[in-house]
Amino acid sequence: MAVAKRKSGSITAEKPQKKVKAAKESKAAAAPVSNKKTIFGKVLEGEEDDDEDEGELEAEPIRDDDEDNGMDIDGAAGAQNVPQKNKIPTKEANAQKKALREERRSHKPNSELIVPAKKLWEKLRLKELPKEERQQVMKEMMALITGKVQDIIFKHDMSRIIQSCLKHGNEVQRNVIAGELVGHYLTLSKSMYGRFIVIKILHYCSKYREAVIKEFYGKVRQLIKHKEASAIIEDAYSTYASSAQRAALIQEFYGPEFRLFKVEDKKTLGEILEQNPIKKDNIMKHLMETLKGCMEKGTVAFSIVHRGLLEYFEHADAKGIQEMLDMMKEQAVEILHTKEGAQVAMLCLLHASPKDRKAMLKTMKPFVVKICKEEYGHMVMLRMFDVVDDTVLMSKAILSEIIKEMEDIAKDKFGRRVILYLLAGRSPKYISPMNIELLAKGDLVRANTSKKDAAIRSAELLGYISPALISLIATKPRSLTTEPLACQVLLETMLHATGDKSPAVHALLDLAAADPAQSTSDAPHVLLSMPTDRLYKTLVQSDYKAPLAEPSLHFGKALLMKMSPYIGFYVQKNHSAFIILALLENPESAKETRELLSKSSSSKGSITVQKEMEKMIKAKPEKEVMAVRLILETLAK
DNA sequence: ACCGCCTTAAGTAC
DNA sequence: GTACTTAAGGCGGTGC
Repeated sequence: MAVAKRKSGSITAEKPQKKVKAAKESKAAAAPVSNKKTIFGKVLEGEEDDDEDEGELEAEPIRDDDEDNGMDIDGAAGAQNVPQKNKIPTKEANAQKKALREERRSHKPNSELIVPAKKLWEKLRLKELPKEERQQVMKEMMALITGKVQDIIFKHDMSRIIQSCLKHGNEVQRNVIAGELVGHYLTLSKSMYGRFIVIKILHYCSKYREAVIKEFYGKVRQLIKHKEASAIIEDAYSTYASSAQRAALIQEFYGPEFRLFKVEDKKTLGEILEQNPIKKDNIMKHLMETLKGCMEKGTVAFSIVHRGLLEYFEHADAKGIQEMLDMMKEQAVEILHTKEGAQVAMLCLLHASPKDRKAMLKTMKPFVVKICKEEYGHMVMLRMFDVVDDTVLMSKAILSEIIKEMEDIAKDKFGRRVILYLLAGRSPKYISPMNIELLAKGDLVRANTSKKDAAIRSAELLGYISPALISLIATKPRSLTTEPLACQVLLETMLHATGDKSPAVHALLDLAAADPAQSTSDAPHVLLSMPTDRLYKTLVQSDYKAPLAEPSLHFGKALLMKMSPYIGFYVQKNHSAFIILALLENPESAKETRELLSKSSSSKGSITVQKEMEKMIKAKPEKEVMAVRLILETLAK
């Protein structure tokens, strides 16, 4: 499992950004799977699960050719996992083999340590071991291994014993082990079995974290390309390093002179370049080479590489950017799971030629829906909408995918922003100021790399997506109105979508026409529940004031007709008063609304709706009847 | 433009 | 390490 998690070449690979500390959530969770944060429904955390010794076992490739690793005391697990050799096992052969094994073992150094340690380990790794007993086992184990830790860690079986000690030992015992390994962390990280120990020490021994990371200094470029060690560098960088340590690690991408002499207070490449403008060419060259190596070694999914890439793009000249672009355009889809990676992908789209953009779109097509729903990935979609001139291509490659899952995306925290962007552009209502700025920064470059007028481009995209949005509202209005977030998409569609919106209007009016007395908490009436009555009010207002719907929906008059049978109910319950107010202000419905309010409020009583309101305004606290007061003031005019 | 809630990061105590 | 506290930032809600 752990080995598989690093598979590259797929967007579904786990996101390498700072690991979410999800441990707390997991504790009480009933479902055993739930202790791993997932994205796209896939496990993100991989081997971080400390509760599973088995995870470690499977994490390591089983070597069936090495007798040292014969799991003879490992019981069933080992026997199952080690494929039998082709030889037909006979009693004699087995006995012979066993003797040979014992013979060899007794010649090994530390054999007198290994055998009892394995016995103890059998106990230690049990999940349910009484606390006192576990402490006792640890004590005996520590007596065995203290002073010898660095001699035995490179052995497959012993490394697992040490891992267990780190997991089950107390703070002092853990630090003893970590302390003995000081000076060996570099070699350990490159070792097939030792690297798991480094991960455990980073995790459990906060006192030694700095020491471990410092041993990587000077070797980052080498380690990031190493089959075993790259994952550790990434883990150290993204999960355990402080921001200063992260800067120190990334500085090694800049060139040899930064390997040992860290720039302490200058943290970003920008600051370093400002200090040493002369070195820029050299630094950029080294950065480029390092990144190139990472890409060739398939470590693009690592967040440390994303930062390097972003810094490169931010400071490279046009030629340098092109060079990088050629190298990674098809891998952009791999990196957009992290904040920095998404920014890199955005920059790639921005600087790419139409042909390159087409290639990038093609790689992203299978993952469009997933990308839309990602915290950072969705911004890449927005950038794509900004810069790709060929809107027919966009429709075929991207929008068609969105349309297929429109409902799902419209309800999604991040996905809805993608749709809202097509409808409402860079509205600060839906996009944070920071992200608006990020997009705006690229517009200067876009002037050179994109030909089409921005307004025309967005109109074309909107034209393509509008029918699907309208039909979604027409066919599933309930599904959207029950989700507050989806209401935003609903509103912006009604305001900005192009084409015939009447099917959607009718669907919304039908919902409003229901008897409000039948409203239940399960299926609340649209005019009685919070986000939706606001939506209807805004739609009534869209007939006569900003934000205007174009062309007009003539919503007010139609809504009034649906509401009028229940007007007494709405007023008595002090509901939907703001809608009534809007109807009264709306020139298309003002007259009819006035008439309605002067009629009797219910079949039995002779009192008019207006009188009812006057009574209410005296009886209730001012805050609750603000809208009613405004209605009365408007009527008095 | 403002406010309150929530999540996350960082720091501290046990 | 876990639990707890605090600080900061983002985001949704806010109906004259």
